[in-house]
Amino acid sequence: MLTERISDALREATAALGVHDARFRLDRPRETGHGDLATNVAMALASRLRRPPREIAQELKNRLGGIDGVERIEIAGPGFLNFFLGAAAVGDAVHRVLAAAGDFGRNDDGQGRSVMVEFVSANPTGPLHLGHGRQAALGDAIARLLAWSGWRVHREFYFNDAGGQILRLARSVRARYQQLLGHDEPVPEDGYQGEYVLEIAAGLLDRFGRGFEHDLSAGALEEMRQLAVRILRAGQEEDLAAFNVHFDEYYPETRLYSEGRVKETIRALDGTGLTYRKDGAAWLRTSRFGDQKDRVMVKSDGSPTYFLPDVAYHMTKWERGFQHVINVQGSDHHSTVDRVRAGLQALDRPPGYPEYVLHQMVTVERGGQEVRFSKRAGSYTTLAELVAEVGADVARYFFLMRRPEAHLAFDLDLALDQSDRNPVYKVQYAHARLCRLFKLAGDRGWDAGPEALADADTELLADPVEREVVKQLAEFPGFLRRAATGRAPHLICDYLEKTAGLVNSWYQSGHPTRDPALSTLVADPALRTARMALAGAARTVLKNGLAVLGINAPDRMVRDVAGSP
RNA sequence: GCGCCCGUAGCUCAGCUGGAUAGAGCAUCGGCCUUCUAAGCCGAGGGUCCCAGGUUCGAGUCCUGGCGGGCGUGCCA
Repeated sequence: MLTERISDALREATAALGVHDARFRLDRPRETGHGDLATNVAMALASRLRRPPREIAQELKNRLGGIDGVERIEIAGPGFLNFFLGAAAVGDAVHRVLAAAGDFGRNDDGQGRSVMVEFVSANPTGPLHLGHGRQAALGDAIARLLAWSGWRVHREFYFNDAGGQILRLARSVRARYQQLLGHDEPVPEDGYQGEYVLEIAAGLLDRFGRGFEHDLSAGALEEMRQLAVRILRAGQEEDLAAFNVHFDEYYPETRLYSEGRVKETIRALDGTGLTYRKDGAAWLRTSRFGDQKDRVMVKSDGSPTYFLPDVAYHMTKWERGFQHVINVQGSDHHSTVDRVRAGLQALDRPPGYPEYVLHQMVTVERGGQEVRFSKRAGSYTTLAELVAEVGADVARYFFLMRRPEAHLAFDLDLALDQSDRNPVYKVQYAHARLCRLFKLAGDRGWDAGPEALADADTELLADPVEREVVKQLAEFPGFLRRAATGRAPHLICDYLEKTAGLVNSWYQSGHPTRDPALSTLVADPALRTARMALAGAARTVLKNGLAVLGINAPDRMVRDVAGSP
């Protein structure tokens, strides 16, 4: 590839100046007047060589000589070397995209290694809320990015199916159940008030009839717990399926106990000599590993804190062969990061294990005001309600378009807008529009199949707008790699929006009222085929980019005409 | 108090290992449907990159100290 040839030539030239480990950038400048590629290498070397950057640039330029595909090199500004490429070299990128097709953008950074992405991990105490939605979109997109980068990805969902919260849920169900039988038993103060608790109680009545009337036994409560967990898990599963998110494995906390892993972990931690007793509780010296203070493992009442199963759980991840683990969590859990890592370090796992992606919370705004439109959950907006309102594609894109660590204000007005203001539709429509070109070409009997496009003379793509589109397409693999290594799907959103904008601009430039000579489907077969090749490459990139985000790329857009005359 | 995150255009936000005149969308204003093409395009205005120092050829980006906001700081999860 041309960028690599230029990089190599630059390395060779800097070596001749005595610098063998030069670090520099070679990328597309913002201004087209600054060429197709630019490097800062002369400035980067200036202090080491104790010479003015422009002088170094001149010498490098002299040493570079001819590079196939480079038309000319200019020295500009403080000492940039700007490369201007020939049309053939630019056009080559179109063929690279077409040849790779559905795989364009992939890399092999992962080299087939395994990585686990744990996300959502909602407890079965109610329907999924918007924070879970952001996490579902984020975790799934990160998983997809890693899969595109050569990793073997395992998606895992952990849930706490025992513990205090579940007990409160079971008691709430019991109260609702007794209420359905006409008894006056109030939902506990610390119980769950949402409407869905009533639905579970109704399910209980359905299944067991009056079997638990006045039954306050532990056995009855356990029955209720199990049923509640099953129903709520199934409900969450429905919500996730509607959101197009699927997991490879579900790990219940109770399994850590039933398989003796919690006890095993206590034993292992005791064996390190880093535990001690104080105030009737068992503590671990997590402060030895950077935690702010030591943590309780086993409470004075003999029960473990959540810290212990957390450590046990992460040990299973390691033992199951995952030396690379990414946990996606809300930033309200950030205090667990240091302590879990400390617990794992005590057991000789490496310091940064596991990796965390923490995201800020989500609010929904309509007309600039925060809204909560939940009917079922009472206190919060559910993911299912949002997806029903705006659709899975829009919801996903909106959850992904901000950096995880930034607060997300979900603009419902914009999400519901089916016009050009909505970035999701803008990208999808650009894709659909290109598909339309292929259909029209087919209708006219023009060959725009893969073989015809492979023979296209892309050197004919000489218009500045066309060149811009081509160069933008060529940047997709770089964006994908950056998004994957940075766990930053929002970069793909930015990229897609920019790409769709350029594609639309190109497409529109041939509008009959502007310059029909720039139309894609011109009479000249060679030019037409070259432009169809560009259309095909752009369609591929938009489709692949949306796929990485888990968003559909429709061949045609169906306009929802509700409200139109 | 301490820890983590955030502070960039009227609004929502991008900005790669520090690079050229800080970008996008929305909003505002002006223009373009005789069509392969308007869920679109062309153009205009809009900035104390929170503040103050520092590092250097060069800082929105790195360092120090403030200010403002969010989250956490539990033998809750």
